[in-house]
Amino acid sequence: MPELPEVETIKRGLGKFILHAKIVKVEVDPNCKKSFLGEESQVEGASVCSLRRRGKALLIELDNGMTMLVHLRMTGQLIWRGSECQLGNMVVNKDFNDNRNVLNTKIKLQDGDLVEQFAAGHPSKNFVAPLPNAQTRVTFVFERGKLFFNDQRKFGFVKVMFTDEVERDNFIATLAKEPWEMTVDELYKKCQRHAKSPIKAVLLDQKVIAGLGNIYADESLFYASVHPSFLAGRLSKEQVALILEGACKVMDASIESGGSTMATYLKPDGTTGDYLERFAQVFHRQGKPCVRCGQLLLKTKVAGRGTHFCPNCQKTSDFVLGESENDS
DNA sequence: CTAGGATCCTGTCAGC
DNA sequence: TGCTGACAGGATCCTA
Repeated sequence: MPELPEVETIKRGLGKFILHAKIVKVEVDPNCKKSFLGEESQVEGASVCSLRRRGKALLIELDNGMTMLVHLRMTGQLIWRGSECQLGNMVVNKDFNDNRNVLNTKIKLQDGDLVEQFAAGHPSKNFVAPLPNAQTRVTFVFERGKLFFNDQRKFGFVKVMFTDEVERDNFIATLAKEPWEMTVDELYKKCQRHAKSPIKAVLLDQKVIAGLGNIYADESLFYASVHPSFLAGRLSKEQVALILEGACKVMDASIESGGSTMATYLKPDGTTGDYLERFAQVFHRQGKPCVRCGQLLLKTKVAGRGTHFCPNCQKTSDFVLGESENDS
């Protein structure tokens, strides 16, 4: 599930291919018009002049006064295929790793050179599949390649708007600051405002803090040794400070490693971004020992979301734990 | 105003 | 083996 670090990875990786490139044509899945909100003619013929990111939203600014806001939601992907490396020219080795979060795929160009391809977002075999396919919602045809917006569950979208109206877009306008720009006092005040919500629910609210999703909310709370169900209004300022510090640190580490989902220039040896495997301390690790104390991690549900935590490190004295299960 | 549940959607997987 | 239902979750919408 693409969160802030994954979108940042996309922003950084995609620029190399589409910055200053002209969109020749846009093809939208006729069965999923809501994946592309706007008119194809509003972007066709225009060139990309900048790539920006606000929270989990990617902003592709064009030189004709329009901007495309891309939100991947849960299963969105952006995949670039250079025109000289269409699949017919590639040997795909379907040697998938059994770890579902990290696809260990190998792609070789016949000449053995670096494949001009970039794939990021929700990890799936689409990264190496022939495209477009059944999950392709929008295809942007550039002069030197194609950018595919794939989305299994159709929750993501590309929205065309005037560049000078981006800040008035509903999502952008209500988006909170990112962790690095936020002060402890600001976050503490917001916790007070949502005093009766579990802290995890508050962290997932993009109007409170931008960019955290299920993975980094769990990781930040583990960093701060705060139970996900702890009521936000009962946190001390010190605990809020630790949560904010944790959010910055786990996302910095993830961006550094290329995002939690696979994001890579696919080389002959198939290098992948593998934050989950290398850095995640609690997410998807239920039943495994806590890296700090050795106690087995638990998985429960908080704010309607699967939630991972250490029952020993993240217990809170004035708070009675809700029911939780160890479903390893 | 906040809190919490339903909703969207499809691929995957456990259980029968 | 094949079917069924639960589940996954970001953001929005609705109700209380």
